[in-house]
Amino acid sequence: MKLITWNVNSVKSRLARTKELLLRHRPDVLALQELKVSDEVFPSSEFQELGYRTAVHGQSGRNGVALLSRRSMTDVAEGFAGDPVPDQARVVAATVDGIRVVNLYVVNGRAVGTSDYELKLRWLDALGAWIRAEHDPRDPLLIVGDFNVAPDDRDVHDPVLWRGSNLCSEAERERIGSLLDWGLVDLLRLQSAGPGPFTWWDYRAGAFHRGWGLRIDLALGTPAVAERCTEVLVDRDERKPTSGEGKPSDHAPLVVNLR
DNA sequence: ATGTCACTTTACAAGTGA
Repeated sequence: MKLITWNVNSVKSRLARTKELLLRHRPDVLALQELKVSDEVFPSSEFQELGYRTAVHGQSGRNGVALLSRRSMTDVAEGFAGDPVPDQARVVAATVDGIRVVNLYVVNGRAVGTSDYELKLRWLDALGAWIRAEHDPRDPLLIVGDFNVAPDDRDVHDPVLWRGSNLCSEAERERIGSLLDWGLVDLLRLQSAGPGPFTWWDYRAGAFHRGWGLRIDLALGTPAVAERCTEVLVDRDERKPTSGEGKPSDHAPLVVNLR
């Protein structure tokens, strides 16, 4: 099974590039974040024409997540029990080929010390509690998406500059660490010791061109999934302004191959 | 830190969030 996770930063602005991505990689599953559209406006028929079923948890203007799949999806679920902000569309899950796929868009947090950051920590705590309560590390589980956390210094172009900042702070990293302690494996790190690769570059200050990136888009799998993992890579070309129709997202897609 | 982008409101710009 081939799965791609990508924060598109508006599915409307990225529709042509998303279709190109599907035709280029032909993934079995595409997990999208930051749709910025309601369910009614989500372009399901455009993806159905390419052979994909859709499970959409949309929201007008902000957030929004979707799963596209060439194979049937069962037990589709939106949100999670205990979400401190259940009105925000940040989680959609489905079972594909016996694997429970959970697609996340984690609260950004804006800056350490703000109320947004405190919400981010509460949200990650609630997510972790839900995962531990409703899932079993012995089952095939794959949690993907925009985690808005760089798990350690290998995931940051300049760890000294970023030390303690939002996306890199210890409190956020502890929350990711507790998911790994529970039994999830960071699939990219099976393939690449780092530093890098990165998945996100700020739009400002020519960050992509200068290599100022972070790895905040992750694929975490239980051992049953990790042992099937043959390849994980970042489609860095997708982040280039020149490599598709219209402008790029600020995130690059993360591609995961399972045996 | 910031050479940006996409959204919304009531709109022909400014504020917000990332």
